[in-house]
Amino acid sequence: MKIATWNVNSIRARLDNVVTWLKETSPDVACLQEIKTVEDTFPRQALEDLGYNVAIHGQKSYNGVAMLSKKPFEDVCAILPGDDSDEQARFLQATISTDDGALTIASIYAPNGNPVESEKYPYKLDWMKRLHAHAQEMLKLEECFVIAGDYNVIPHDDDVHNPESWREDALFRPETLEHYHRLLNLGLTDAYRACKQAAHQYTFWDYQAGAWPKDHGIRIDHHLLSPQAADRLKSAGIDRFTRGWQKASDHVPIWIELDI
DNA sequence: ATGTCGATACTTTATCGA
Repeated sequence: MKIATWNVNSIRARLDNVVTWLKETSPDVACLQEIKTVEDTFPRQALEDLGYNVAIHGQKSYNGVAMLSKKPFEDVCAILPGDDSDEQARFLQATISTDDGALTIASIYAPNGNPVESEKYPYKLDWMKRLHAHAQEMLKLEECFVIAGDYNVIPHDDDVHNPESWREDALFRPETLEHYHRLLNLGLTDAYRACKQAAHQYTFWDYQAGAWPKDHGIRIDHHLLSPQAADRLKSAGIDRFTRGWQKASDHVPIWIELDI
């Protein structure tokens, strides 16, 4: 089973690219982030026409996540526990039944957190704490569980062109990495790193300052796997080619294959 | 040194977020 995740930076602006990519790469599940629209204006039909079931946690203008699956969703939850007052659409979790049992997948859009001296940074860290608590609960089930999406975290110096220029950024500062390490320390596996050891493999290049032609990117989109999912991990890859397309998202898809 | 893109609104340019 191939599970991809892609921050599309507006599903309505990106629909042609998303449809082309789905036809070319045919993931079984696609987690989408920054759809930037509500369910009423999400282009559901175009994706259903490609054979996908569609689950949406939308928001006007900002944020918003969705999931596409060739298999039907058994259960869908759009709430990350821990803050009833949080109105930002950044989480969607669904369960799919497979021949090998239940598989639960979350599509996440973690907060960016910049600027760090604003209220956005504590919100980012609190959101990561909530994700940690949720992952801890899910791990008790001892099932296949994948948290895929835009973590807005650069895990390591090898995941950025110039680490020093990012050191104080909300995506890379030590306090952010501490929170990310707490997730890994639960026993979750960074699927891409488990498969590929090459440095400087990126999933995001800023639109500004010639970041793409200079390959000044960062790796911030990840799949974290429960031990049961990690046992089934076969391969991983990054669909870099979509960044060169017309009307490209600033992120590209990243995918894994599980032997399920 | 500079460089972008998408959504929104009392819109056709400014503002916000990334």
